[in-house]
Amino acid sequence: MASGTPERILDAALGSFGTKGYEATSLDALAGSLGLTKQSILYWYPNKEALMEAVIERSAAELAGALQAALDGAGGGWDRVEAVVRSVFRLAARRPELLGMVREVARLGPPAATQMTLALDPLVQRAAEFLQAEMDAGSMRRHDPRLLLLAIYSTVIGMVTEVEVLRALGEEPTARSLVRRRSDVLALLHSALMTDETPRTPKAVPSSPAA
Amino acid sequence: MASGTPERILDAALGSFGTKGYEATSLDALAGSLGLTKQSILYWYPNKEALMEAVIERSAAELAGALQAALDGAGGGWDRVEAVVRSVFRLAARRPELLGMVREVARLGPPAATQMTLALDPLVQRAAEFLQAEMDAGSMRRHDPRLLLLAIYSTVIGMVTEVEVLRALGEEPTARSLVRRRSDVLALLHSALMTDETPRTPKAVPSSPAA
DNA sequence: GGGATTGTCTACCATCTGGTAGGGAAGTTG
DNA sequence: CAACTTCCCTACCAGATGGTAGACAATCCC
Repeated sequence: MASGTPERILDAALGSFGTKGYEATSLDALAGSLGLTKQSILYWYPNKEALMEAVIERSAAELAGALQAALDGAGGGWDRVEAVVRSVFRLAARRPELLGMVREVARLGPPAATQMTLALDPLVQRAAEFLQAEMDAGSMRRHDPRLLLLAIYSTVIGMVTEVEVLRALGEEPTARSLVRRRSDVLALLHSALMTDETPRTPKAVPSSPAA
Repeated sequence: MASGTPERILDAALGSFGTKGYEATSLDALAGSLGLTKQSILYWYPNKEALMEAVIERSAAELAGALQAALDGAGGGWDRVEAVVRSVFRLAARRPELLGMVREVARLGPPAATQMTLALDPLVQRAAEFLQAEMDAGSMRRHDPRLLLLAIYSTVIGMVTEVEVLRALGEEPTARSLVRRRSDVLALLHSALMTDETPRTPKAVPSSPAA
């Protein structure tokens, strides 16, 4: 994918913004990594901020796409939560810059955060409604859906992007580790969210990590 | 507290690093906010990096102190977890820059992250041992203690510092909201961590938010 | 009182930043 | 062929950044 120059620029910018951060990314360095000069970037995107907007737009779209795809193939209840979590971990393995970008945008605040918020709002709304419905049905413990969503977001994103904290805990961020973290977070979320009389859960409930 | 010039500089730097970020903080702006010139900062701290190190050292010490104080007055089992969570939320209310600083350092990676890791390592080790002991005693569900610690860290820090995500979810980051988030996270953690035959928990278990 | 130390300042500087102006090679179109 | 568009480049620029050199006032010490 991404053969044209503007797409290549977008790719590189996403990578650098999502890993090093927005301020720490200079147009010169970005252009250098592409074998271009800064002026070529500015030909396609009038200024750095506009480039950032384009990166956010594409990131939000890709993110929404991945989550949507996960939801399309998922059932109801816990299965739906699990599908979303798994898709995020899949992104962490294959497109880590994308999740780094989410963190970076959240850190920068408006206007970047506002833009991404708007792009992801439909998904957020549907998620809140889903949680509310599950609680009403008695299969999930009662919480404020929005706060619950924040907690799930924090936990999952943290488990996936907090590389330095992971290191501080004496665990190296390898692919194997990612799998273990996925098992762990699924088990944790299941205990945290679901009531005992959970009705439908065909798949085996992950209870404790393998190793 | 903090009457001398170097302490005032440290305070201001902590505030700015913790809220705006390291790269986004210029020595000129920092000095201006103190009624000084940049050269006076460089008189006390030979360069920006050294200032950062000093800020990290003080932050880590204060953080460790707050957590230690919370642990000293706490009992065992769930009470201990609750005491730590409450102390973090207290910090979020009174010294938000401190938690912002933790996030910033984790974001920047080495060498900043390494420094803070070293300073907080004793607490981390004790926390992991505590979790392990609780699991062995059967009062907490079995998990990898380190991954569990990462999950708790992510959830709590996220609930407390993810202001933009909170806004995206339609909740304004007020003091009232902070209290609700605390209730919520305590309830969530309790369901996630504790087994049913939890032995000792004198205080009422927080089950669902008030409002 | 006189010298040394402390702490702040003015004056600079090299480098990097995002951004502008405009040239020129290649292809496209009449 | 000639005009035009597309796309990347060289050459700059103004402002900000971290950092250095050194003057100057106050204070301390003898």
